[in-house]
Amino acid sequence: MVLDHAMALASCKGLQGLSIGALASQAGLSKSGLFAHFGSKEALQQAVLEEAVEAFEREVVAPALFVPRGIGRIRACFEKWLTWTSNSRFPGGCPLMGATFELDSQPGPLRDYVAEQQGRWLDSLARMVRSAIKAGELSPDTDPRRLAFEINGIGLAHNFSCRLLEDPNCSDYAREAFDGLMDRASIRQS
Amino acid sequence: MVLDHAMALASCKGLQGLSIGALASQAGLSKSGLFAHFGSKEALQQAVLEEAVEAFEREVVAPALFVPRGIGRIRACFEKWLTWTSNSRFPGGCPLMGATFELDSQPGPLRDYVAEQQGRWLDSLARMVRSAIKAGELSPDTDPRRLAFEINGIGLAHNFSCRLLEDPNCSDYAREAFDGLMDRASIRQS
DNA sequence: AAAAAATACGAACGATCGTATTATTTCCTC
DNA sequence: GAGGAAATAATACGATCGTTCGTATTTTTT
Repeated sequence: MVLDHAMALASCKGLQGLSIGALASQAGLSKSGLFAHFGSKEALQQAVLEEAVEAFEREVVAPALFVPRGIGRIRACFEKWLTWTSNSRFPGGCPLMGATFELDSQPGPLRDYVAEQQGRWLDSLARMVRSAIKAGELSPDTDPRRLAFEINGIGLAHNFSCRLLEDPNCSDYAREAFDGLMDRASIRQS
Repeated sequence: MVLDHAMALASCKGLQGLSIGALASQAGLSKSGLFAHFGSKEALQQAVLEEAVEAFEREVVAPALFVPRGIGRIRACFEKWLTWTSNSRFPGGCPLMGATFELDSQPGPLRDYVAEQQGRWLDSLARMVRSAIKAGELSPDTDPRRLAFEINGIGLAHNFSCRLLEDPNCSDYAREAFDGLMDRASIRQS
């Protein structure tokens, strides 16, 4: 319950703007009472990140694994990601996205953790691509890591246009870009 | 000179982490002496953003306009962007990129300014695409705004993999993705 | 029922935050 | 060189920061 408030606050103000006092009053606790749960601000931030990673895997990655391997699975994951970004229960957007650009130049265990998890995210995408190649839907000379890089880029652009510019077309753009990518990497039936 | 220090600091710690005291000591000024230059923290942040926008236009957008219209111009801009991201004089990466994800959920004049400038950046890309269509190098049924969206995505993915993951392949991935995009939107010579 | 652990509290700490006021210095112009 | 404007410094303010402490209350274990 406390973590939910913390994620919402971090989602808006960033991990740095997530202050103990503000969180405490928002959660209906005293500052010291809340602080005792974590022991340090960094531990609180870490807890927020871990919870966000868990939610992301549960709501974006895991559902896609129920879809049969192939382009369909990748698309399912991508679609989940789009709704995760735009209709997220986090008022300020995905906390991991914010943390990525907030921490990318601030060495420390938090940055290391985010980097590790984002690496795993790209690995998940690459794995889905690889299985789509095995399934014969994508061309065998597709580089899975490169395709994962590109899918990630579309998602980032979607977040960018959705969150900052509030462009109503951004979901359509993202889907068209994704389709173009898949089309290009597909087995040519000529 | 003060602004250079400010941009470097904001680049690392974010606009929120850009504190007057830290900036003053880094610039060799007293806190109050530095403060007098701007009058408020928000004005300082705004000044940093404006300076960053100006530098970006000067170093990324403007040079591309010397290249003849067409795919070459788009590629030139894209290449400048890649080096801007990876070899930037900003120790913590492009301040605008950081500000984009830091401010996207924090209403106020700063957010408005960043949104406006990022909109202009996408417009610049779309304009280059449009002129490449006119030049007969890109297919006339290309949607310039969608292509700009996709190019932006590749740049974001590059920043992501370069800054956070420190992936040495990220520039290659970005270039291959860009080439694929252009290839797909090109006039087919069949 | 007694002991132990967990949880929350209020108060206070030193530090730093952004900001305001008041002095001092620097520098250019007449 | 004197006068004045601009720039920097000194000092201080209230607020908030993360953190610690001692303690009271509740829960769990023994």
